[in-house]
Amino acid sequence: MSTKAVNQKFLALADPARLDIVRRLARGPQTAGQLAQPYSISRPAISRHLRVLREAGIARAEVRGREWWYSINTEGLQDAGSWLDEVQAMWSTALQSLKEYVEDQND
Amino acid sequence: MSTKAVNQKFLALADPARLDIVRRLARGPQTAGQLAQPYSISRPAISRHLRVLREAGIARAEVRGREWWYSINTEGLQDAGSWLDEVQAMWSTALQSLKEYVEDQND
DNA sequence: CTAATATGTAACATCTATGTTACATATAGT
DNA sequence: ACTATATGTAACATAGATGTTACATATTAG
Repeated sequence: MSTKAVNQKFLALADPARLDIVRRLARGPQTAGQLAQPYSISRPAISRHLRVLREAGIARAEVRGREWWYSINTEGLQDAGSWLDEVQAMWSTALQSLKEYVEDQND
Repeated sequence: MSTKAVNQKFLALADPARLDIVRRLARGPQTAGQLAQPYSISRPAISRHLRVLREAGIARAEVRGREWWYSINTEGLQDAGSWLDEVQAMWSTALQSLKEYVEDQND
């Protein structure tokens, strides 16, 4: 996962409307229309939010007739999760090294 | 974790400079000056990036003399990770329900 | 074939984020 | 005390994100 790609994913999650959409998609696939319904902002605005999620690889769309069925792209979400895990693993290692260093100083 | 707080964390990670800073902080604590060094953008710009990370609860700063030592706030990072995990768990459950439904239809 | 429906895209306005320079503050060195 | 260093903050310019309305496209209904 390139830094740029990870960044794009976090950017996609950095908006309250999109965060909410992802949460709702987690309960199951929905059409663009269903997804747009609960919000006060215009449908085209939601349409673009959906595009951002698609382009970030966090959501997928399957066109069936005139409806676009959206669902979550688990792998895309996992990429963001992996990045976080990696950083935390690095941090644990750094902490461990620091701890050993301090202990050596005290001997 | 409120949606707003989670959003703030993803927003903090939605910038290439900040993403890079977090990655570097994972290797161990550093001062603001050290963190600013590698970048072509001005030091005040980095200073504000650091502030964004602090306010999102992703980094912490400890003032020692005239230096500000930055380090990662693991809990803050974990909040973002937990949100992702939760969404993925919801999605798994939804998939499972769908699968059972389809199987019932085929009996 | 025509009308209605579902949805994306384009063009434009506006709010927000990010970068810059200038300045304030506080600590360390001489 | 006086100067240099480390760093944050304020004010402002500009780039980028987000919202709106108008329009294009494609599919279903009658």
